[in-house]
Amino acid sequence: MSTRRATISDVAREAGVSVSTASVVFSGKTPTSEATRARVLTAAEKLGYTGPDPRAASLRRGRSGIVGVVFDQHLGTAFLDPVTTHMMDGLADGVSRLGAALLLLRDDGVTISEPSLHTAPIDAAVLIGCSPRMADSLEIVRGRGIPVVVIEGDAGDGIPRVLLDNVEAQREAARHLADLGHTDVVVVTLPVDVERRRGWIPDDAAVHVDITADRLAGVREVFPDAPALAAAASSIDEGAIAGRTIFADPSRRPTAVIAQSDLLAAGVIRAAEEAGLQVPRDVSVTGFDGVVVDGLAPHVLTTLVQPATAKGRAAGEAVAAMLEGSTPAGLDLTCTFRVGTTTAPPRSTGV
Amino acid sequence: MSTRRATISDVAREAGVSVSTASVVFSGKTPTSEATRARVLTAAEKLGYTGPDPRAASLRRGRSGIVGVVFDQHLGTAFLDPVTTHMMDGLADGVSRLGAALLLLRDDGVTISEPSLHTAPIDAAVLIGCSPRMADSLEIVRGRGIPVVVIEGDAGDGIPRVLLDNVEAQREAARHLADLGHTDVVVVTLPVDVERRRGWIPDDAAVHVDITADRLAGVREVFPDAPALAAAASSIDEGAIAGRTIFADPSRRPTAVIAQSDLLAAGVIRAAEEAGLQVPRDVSVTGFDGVVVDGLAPHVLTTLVQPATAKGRAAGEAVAAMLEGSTPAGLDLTCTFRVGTTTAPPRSTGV
DNA sequence: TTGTACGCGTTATCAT
DNA sequence: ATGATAACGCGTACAA
Repeated sequence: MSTRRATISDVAREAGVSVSTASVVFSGKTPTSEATRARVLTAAEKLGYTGPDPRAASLRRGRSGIVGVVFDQHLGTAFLDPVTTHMMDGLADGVSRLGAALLLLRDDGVTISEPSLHTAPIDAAVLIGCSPRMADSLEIVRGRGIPVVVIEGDAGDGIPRVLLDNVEAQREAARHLADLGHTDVVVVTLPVDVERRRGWIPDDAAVHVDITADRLAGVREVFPDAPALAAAASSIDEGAIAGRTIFADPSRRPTAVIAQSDLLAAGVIRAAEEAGLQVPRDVSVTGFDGVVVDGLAPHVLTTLVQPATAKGRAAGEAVAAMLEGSTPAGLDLTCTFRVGTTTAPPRSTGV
Repeated sequence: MSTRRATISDVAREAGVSVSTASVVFSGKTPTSEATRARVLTAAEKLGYTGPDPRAASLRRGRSGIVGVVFDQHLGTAFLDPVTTHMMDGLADGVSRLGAALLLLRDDGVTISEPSLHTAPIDAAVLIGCSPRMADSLEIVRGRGIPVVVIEGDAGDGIPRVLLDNVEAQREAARHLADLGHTDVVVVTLPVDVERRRGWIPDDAAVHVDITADRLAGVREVFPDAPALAAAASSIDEGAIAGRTIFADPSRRPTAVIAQSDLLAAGVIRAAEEAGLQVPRDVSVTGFDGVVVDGLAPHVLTTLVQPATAKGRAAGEAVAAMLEGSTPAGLDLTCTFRVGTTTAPPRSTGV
């Protein structure tokens, strides 16, 4: 009637073998005779022993088999973006060689609870995002001596990063619009800082989010004076809010809008249609990501298709490599420009 | 130049105190004098000690602070459904009282890798979904003696469950259509088994997925003979595929389609419009979930709004309660029927 | 307030 | 093929 759970030594005693033999039977690391193997298994079943305690095994091995995925925002919010979900998909794939599971962690800087980034039993970490906050997360993880890979963010010396060619890609889209004859272009950007404030970005304002800054820089190489309007998140609703601002004054409407994400672009298109504008006849719109946006039909967005799943997988593989002792270089992934049905020459070209 | 990481006893020695004192300084479980506290912290910093090893602490405490979330499908797929992401959101919230982190686990029955459901260092588990596969997952977790909560699935004796009133809710939608005058109704269902096969469901076929079966039962209480077409997943694309099948033959078109999810409903609407039908004039469509579906505008779906976030939170709180020793009862959540713009009386009523 | 001593459940090493 | 033994790094009665 003892309520204590059976341990491997209980099983060993019951089976009449040594603890090490019992251990070996469960791990399979060393060949055992069929007879003892059966005895151990029988004893285990009798005692209700379901295998080694992962905590003890983890202590002994120095590995937990867990890879932490660190977000800098609310998890629910993060998963609402298809790019993130696809990336998680790839990540799960990439670490599968290790057979590691993914631990969802959020580092918002105020976490008092455990396990936080400070105490989670992780073998490695993947940092996602690009906010200033991430520098702190990086510090914490590095301090613990845990291998880390950064996705789309700035990192120090020798930390593998998975990056996108944001500047070049976005420049290509801008170039496409310029080639079509557009000169009056507005950019709708992703959040510019942790506060995620909406609004026009002053020319002299520093943009603290790498992705946002890079994509904006790409546009400015072609349209140096393009105004930029920051959204509070990457979502259709935010895009619509930005779009309404942009299309509010009929006399000052741009002929094209460059959105920094497909979700934002979809919202901009919605706002344009609300304002009685036709896309692409009255206004061209480009996106970024190349995800499937529900409800965009019949439009096919002109956008930069980013390899979201590959991004996650690359990070996962880099983590796996680090855990196996090698030091993977970072990886630069490239986006593919896709011309859809949402861009056309400006209507007033001949005026 | 020793490469070994410092342990708490190194720190204690350096600080000239005992290990237990050092331990106490880090855990804060017992008051310590300010002086020793400072000495220990200084020593730790000097040695590059960043806090107790979570693996050892976890072994000692018998807790890892990790709650496993078990899916029965590819993680990427799961996260593509807004209901799931919202639920994860609530779950993260619900377990936050424990300060627990969420470990993503997938049990597809063929996992050879570690940590699997068998070996993950989890304090508790949340089982999501309702496939037959889940019974096995349940068995594994229970075998390990780990507290478990099931969301929308069948479970045995004494296992807390978070359920929805699927039958009643879906019946309400069906009743709504009946009241409008519909008699010719088709149901588009969620997957009926692990194989996720598409196609018409024979009357005598057993439906192995609880949600699917329950929602279908709700419809059949009002429309006993309504044909049911199974989709392979809950997505707009799958809904469109089903819709095309349904609307293919103009002479046999139903006047209403009951979809078992909003995503499916959106796809059905798309298919209807492709077929030249107007919603709701030519065909009424209802959904289930009450999530925001991108691209559905200007339609507002007539649907059952389910408390997805609350569902996750309830599960999280149940887990927290179990870990604290109490035995929470299951929770039955109810959906709210919302009349939108996608249902109307059948056009041919007067014929 | 601080220290001593033991145990948490495994697994790796080495010897047999 | 099997067994004895020593870590793994920490938390916590209990004593002082």
